[in-house]
Amino acid sequence: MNANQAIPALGALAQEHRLATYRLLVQAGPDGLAAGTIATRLAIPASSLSFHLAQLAEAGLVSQRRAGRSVIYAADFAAMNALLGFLTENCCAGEDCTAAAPLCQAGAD
Amino acid sequence: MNANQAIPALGALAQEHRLATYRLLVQAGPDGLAAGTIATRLAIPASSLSFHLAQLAEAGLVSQRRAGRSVIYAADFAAMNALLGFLTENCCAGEDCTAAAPLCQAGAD
DNA sequence: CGTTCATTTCGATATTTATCGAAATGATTG
DNA sequence: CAATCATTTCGATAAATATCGAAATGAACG
Repeated sequence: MNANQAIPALGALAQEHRLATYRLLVQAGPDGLAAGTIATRLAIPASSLSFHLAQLAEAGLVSQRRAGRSVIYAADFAAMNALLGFLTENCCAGEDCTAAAPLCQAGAD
Repeated sequence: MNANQAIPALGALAQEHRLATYRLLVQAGPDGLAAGTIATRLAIPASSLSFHLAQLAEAGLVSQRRAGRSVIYAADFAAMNALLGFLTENCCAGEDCTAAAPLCQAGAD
């Protein structure tokens, strides 16, 4: 993970509908959800959702696969973990700051 | 942490100079860095940096304090951890998905 | 193999965001 | 208390992003 990958990923998540979509997919797990299901649950037009799903996919945060007539989207957990690791990289210059930031050391090394 | 807090935080990080600034501060640790030092290191105009620092602060990702003539900015590690936790909340509906996503379970519960 | 249906693309518009020099601010220091 | 200096605000401009209906796409099903 580098800044050129992290910026689109963060930007993809920094929007109401995309964040809601992503969290829905995180909670859905590897099975994912059909685009239409997401549109219905979030009550947003299909064309708007398609725009947002494309950005999440472009950022590498979600994968897509076809199932029957539907396109199923699923969160890419490896990408999420890479992003979280990137944000905490070299935390406190490698010093111990576990007390102040429990997850801080997770991304170090 | 909720979406209304997470969106500005993610948006704050989704920009080249702000992400670079934030990572600099994560690595600097609790001591933080003066605004001028950051501007010099990143080679961006003071007014531009001020604009970006204001957004990071508004999003709650950094704190500011005065030291002599300088204003010192420091990463807020608690805010970072809250954000990371929010992104992994209710991962896989609580099922075990540790193998696919090491950090996934960290934010559950 | 024509129909159906979920999804995506298009297009036009409105909104938000980034940039940076110049000027203002305001706390500090001698 | 005047001068200095780091930082922020202002203002004007450019660029990127969000919205959503209508039309197009194209895979699937009978």
